[in-house]
Amino acid sequence: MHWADAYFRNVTGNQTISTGISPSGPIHVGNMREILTGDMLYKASLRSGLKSRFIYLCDDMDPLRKVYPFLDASYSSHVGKPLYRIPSPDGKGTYSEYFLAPFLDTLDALNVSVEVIRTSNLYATGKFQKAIEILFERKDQVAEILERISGRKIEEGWSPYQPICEKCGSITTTSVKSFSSPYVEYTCKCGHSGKADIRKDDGKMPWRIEWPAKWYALSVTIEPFGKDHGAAGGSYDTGKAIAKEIFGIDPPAPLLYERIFLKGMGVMHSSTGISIAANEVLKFAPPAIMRFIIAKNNPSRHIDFDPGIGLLNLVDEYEKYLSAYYGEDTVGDPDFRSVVEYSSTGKEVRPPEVSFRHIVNLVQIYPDDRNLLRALQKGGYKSDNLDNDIKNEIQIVRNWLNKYAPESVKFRMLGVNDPATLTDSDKKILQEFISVMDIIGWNPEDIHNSVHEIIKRMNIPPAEGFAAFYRALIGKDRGPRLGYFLSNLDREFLKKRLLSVTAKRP
RNA sequence: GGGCCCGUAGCUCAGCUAGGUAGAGCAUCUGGCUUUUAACCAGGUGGUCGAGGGUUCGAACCCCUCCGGGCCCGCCA
Repeated sequence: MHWADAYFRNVTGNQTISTGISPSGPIHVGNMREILTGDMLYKASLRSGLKSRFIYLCDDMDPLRKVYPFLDASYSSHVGKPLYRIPSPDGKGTYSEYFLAPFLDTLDALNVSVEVIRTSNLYATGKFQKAIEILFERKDQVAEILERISGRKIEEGWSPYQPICEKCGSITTTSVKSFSSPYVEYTCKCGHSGKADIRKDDGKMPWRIEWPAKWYALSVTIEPFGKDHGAAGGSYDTGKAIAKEIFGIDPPAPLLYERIFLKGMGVMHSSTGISIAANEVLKFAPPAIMRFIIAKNNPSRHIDFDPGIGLLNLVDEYEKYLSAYYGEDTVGDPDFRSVVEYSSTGKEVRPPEVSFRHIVNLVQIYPDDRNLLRALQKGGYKSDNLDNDIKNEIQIVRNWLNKYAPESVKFRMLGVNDPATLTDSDKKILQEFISVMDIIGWNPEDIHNSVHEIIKRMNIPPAEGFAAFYRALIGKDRGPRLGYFLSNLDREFLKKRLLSVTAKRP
C-alpha cells in the first residue's frame, strides 16, 4: 500500500491538513517535500472518503534572521523585521510576496490545490486573539512547559507574544511591560515605547508557541513536518504539550519526513546556497517529476536530488511507471498505480508518445522546428504540428542540456564543411558506407546492420568502427546509438557531410 | 545529553502500519539479438534480512539490548 494511503488506514472524521513554509528566501526543492507530502496526504484522505481541508500557512510574519548570501548588504537594516514589511529585492512589493509568488506558480503547475493563508493575515484579522489571551493568562505555565520539555531556560521578562516596534519595525528588540486585553504595552531597544493590539498584526508569537496556536485557531488535525522539528525537546514536543495543557486540544497527528539532498552537496538550504529553487526545476524537468520523486519515496527516506544524469534516469523511470500504468510495461514497485496517480499534474495521464531521452537527442540534431517535428513524428509523435505540450517539453530539454546535462550526453552536429579528425581507416569505413547508403532501408536496423557488416568485413573492432561516424558527425568518439542516430538524419545532408570529410584534400 | 531515520542479493532499494514459503531493478552469468550516450528479449547465479535475546505454532515484520551509518534538537524558524 502506498504510504499516503497507509496513513489513513485507521483514521476517521474530518481532517485539516496543515503545512507551513517560511518565505525567507527562494523556496526550493527541499521545501517541496513539505507541501507535496501534505498534498498527497490530502488526496489520500479524500480517496479514503474523509472530508478534508488542506492549508498552507505562509510564515510571512517571521523576522528576517540575517543578511542571507543572496541579499545585498543594505538588508542589514531590515534584520529583525517581519518579512512582509521588508521591501522586495526587486524593489516592487514586499520581501515575502517576492519569494512566495514563484512558489505559488509552482503549486499551480503541480496541481496542488491548497488554501494559502498568510500568517500576517491571521494576526491582522484577529484569528489569534483568543489564543494570545490564553497564553498571557497562563504565561507561567507555558514557560514551565518550555523549560521542562526543551530544557531551555526562560529568562525574566519573557513573553508569549512579541510586539513589532512601531517606530523601528523590529520584532526582536521589544520587551513586553504589561498586558490588558487587547493591548500589550512594550518598550523597544530603540528607545520607543508603545502599545500593540493583539487583534491586529502588531506583533507575533514566537515559533514554538505560534505553532500550537495555529493548531488551536485552525483546528489542525494532521501536519507533516521535517524531522528537525521532531527531535525530543524539539518544537513538536513542546507544541504538543502546549496544545494539550494550555489549549486543551489534541495535537495534530504528525508525519515526519526526511530531507532532500542535492546530490553530492548535502541537505538543501537556501541559506547555504545548496539548493535549487522549486520553480527552477519546472524549467528543466517535466512537471510530474517533482511530484514523482516525492510520491515514489517513503517520507522516512532521504532523497538525493541529482539534476544531472540522475534526472534523465529519473524521467526514464517515470515514463516506465506511466507505461506500466497502461499495461505496456512492468515495474517492480507494487504501488506503481498510486505513485502515478499521486504524480499527476492534473492533465490526463497518458503514456508518453516520445521519450524524454529521445527528445534529448533530437533537439541536438535539429536546432530548427521543422526538421525536429519530422523527426518527432518518426519517433511516434502523432500531431502534425508542434503543439504547446511538446514545445514546452522541448524547451525543458534544451534548458536541461544547457545547464545541467553532463558532457557525456551532449553533442553538436558539425556542418557539411566543418573540419574533422579522422584516421585512414575511419575514412575507408565512411566511404564504404556512402556506397551503400542509397540502397539500404533508411531505418535504424538496416543502417546498423550495414555499418556492422562493413566494420566486420574490414576487421576493425566494433567500437572503433562506430567511432568513425561520431568523429565525422559530432567530433566525439561516442554518441547516440548509431542506427537510430543516422536514421534521424537527413540522408542528403549525411551524404554531403561524409563526402566532405572523406575527400582527398589538395 | 537527547531524539528520529536507515541497516534485506555485489549496488540501489521494496516488503515492516493486518506476523504466514525472502522480492524488484541494476550488476554478473548463459542463450538470442551481428556491442553504443546506462539498448532489447528469454533464463540462471546470488541473502545467518546488522548482531543478540524475548513473545509466538510461526518473526525481515512485534518487544528489549547492543553495533554501524546518516540527520536533527538542546539558538531562531
